Amino acid sequence: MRHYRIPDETVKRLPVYLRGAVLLLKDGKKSLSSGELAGFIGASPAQIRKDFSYFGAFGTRGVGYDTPKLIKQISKILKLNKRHKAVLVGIGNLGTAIMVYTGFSIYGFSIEAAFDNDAKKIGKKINGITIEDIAKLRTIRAKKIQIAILAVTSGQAQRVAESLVNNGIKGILNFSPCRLEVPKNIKVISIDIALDMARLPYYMPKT
Amino acid sequence: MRHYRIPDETVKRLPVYLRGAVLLLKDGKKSLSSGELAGFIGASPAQIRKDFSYFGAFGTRGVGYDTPKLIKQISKILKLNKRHKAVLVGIGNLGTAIMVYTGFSIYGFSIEAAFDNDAKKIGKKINGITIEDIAKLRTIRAKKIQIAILAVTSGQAQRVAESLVNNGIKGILNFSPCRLEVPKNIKVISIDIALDMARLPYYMPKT
DNA sequence: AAGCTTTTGTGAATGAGAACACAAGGTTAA
DNA sequence: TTAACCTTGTGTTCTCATTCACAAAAGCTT
Ligand SMILES: NC(=O)c1ccc[n+]([C@@H]2O[C@H](COP(=O)([O-])OP(=O)(O)OC[C@H]3O[C@@H](n4cnc5c(N)ncnc54)[C@H](O)[C@@H]3O)[C@@H](O)[C@H]2O)c1
Ligand SMILES: NC(=O)c1ccc[n+]([C@@H]2O[C@H](COP(=O)([O-])OP(=O)(O)OC[C@H]3O[C@@H](n4cnc5c(N)ncnc54)[C@H](O)[C@@H]3O)[C@@H](O)[C@H]2O)c1
Repeated sequence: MRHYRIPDETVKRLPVYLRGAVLLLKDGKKSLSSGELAGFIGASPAQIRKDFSYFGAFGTRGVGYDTPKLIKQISKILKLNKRHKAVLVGIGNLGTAIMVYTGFSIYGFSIEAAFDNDAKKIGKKINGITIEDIAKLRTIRAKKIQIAILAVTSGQAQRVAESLVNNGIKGILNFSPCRLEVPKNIKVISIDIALDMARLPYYMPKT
Repeated sequence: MRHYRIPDETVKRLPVYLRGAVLLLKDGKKSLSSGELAGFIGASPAQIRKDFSYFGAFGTRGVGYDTPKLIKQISKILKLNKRHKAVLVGIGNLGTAIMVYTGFSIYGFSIEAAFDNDAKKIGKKINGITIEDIAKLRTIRAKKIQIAILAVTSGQAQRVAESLVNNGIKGILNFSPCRLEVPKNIKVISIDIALDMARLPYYMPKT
């Protein structure tokens, strides 16, 4: 617990550990060793312990980790210990799928607002949320929403991202296959599905 | 051109370079320097040249790269120089979005078959493809499909993955938040949207 | 309470990837 | 042809991440 820089790679793994711990707790495991967790998620025990060590020592030697306590610790590190409101922009094919997806809630995310610019979509209600006109985006500030999921057409992504930032958004999950230019205190995480898929043939055997 | 192991990180970047080159060619750039490409996609020129160097020398000193030739070269390395047929399994919310998504085609992928196990969905036609009963999955072998996109419920992902492998699939793009156990000659690339999103709060400023 | 067992936490060693820096090779112009 | 000028390709260096390996700490047993 006297390290300075925390590797990005470590931060990427923490959510994996968190989900593993949550699932194992649900399975009745009140206590957990680095070896058990490693086996469950497919990692090495040393890696797990090293990653944790950047943030302090929260296990018990000879025993392992208290599962609920571990979950709390990782959640706290990732700032997932309180719920996060998110806004979804672009309620097209992908946006609609995301809107009804329940998998975000285990990390404490909830979609609290949805926007589009298509008149045919505005006013429609999906999963309890009414789709609003993008022109009214500024209302997200009053709702204290700081996270956005961006699923608009690629060509619109940059300008919408800028609007989002201007309205108080601090983090963006971007699905468009393009680079977003944002102030450097804003975090963008991009998921580019086709890009990932493009690697598949490289690894596939000849025949 | 006498390197042995090619870093995975390099393979991850190649599709980015490829798309960059394609877009710049469309923009009229018949020739390209590593610096120009780097600026366009947000990378370093040295990184780009080093990555290319693993596969040989296909630029011209003092000039740069011939864009169409570069595109051909990268495509060939990634085995994207011929079209790849893909099967989509699980035509739920996400599966439907993927089915109508056009972004795969620039890399040469086309979805040629779709399967579900929900009687209400079987027989429906989306984007020219009829959704078939998962029980008929074996037909993909005759169609020589080797790539699968897996968008079924998490609990079903493992068993469906096994079926896919048993029917000749060599590469799987998996959207379920779970680890798939497959023979090691089968390549799985997983996209876990909630997991990526879970990192966002960590990087967001306090206030 | 002493010894045995287990598993953590972490320095040290190893390994891998990114950045640097420049010679090699090619173009252009005169 | 020669000189000035670019940009590639790559050996070297440096930085960062993973793995190793073990002392330290806790529980359990007798
Ligand atoms: N569908 C997929 O499976 C998939 C996969 C990977 C990436 N993507 C990417 O995700 C994005 C969305 O894909 P999609 O398939 O849902 O496209 P889509 O065309 O179905 O949806 C885009 C939505 O954004 C809305 N929109 C456009 N401009 C807007 C603006 N300025 N303000 C507010 N709303 C706006 C449109 O009205 C539409 O509802 C695209 O960038 C696409 O490349 C999609
Ligand atoms: N919707 C999203 O935005 C989203 C985001 C991230 C991850 N995911 C993941 O993607 C997967 C699909 O998500 P979804 O939202 O589309 O779920 P969904 O329930 O809408 O769709 C699942 C589909 O799979 C089909 N299916 C189930 N078992 C099957 C089987 N054995 N054989 C064939 N088909 C089968 C179902 O009939 C259904 O049509 C899930 O694992 C989910 O966790 C979804």
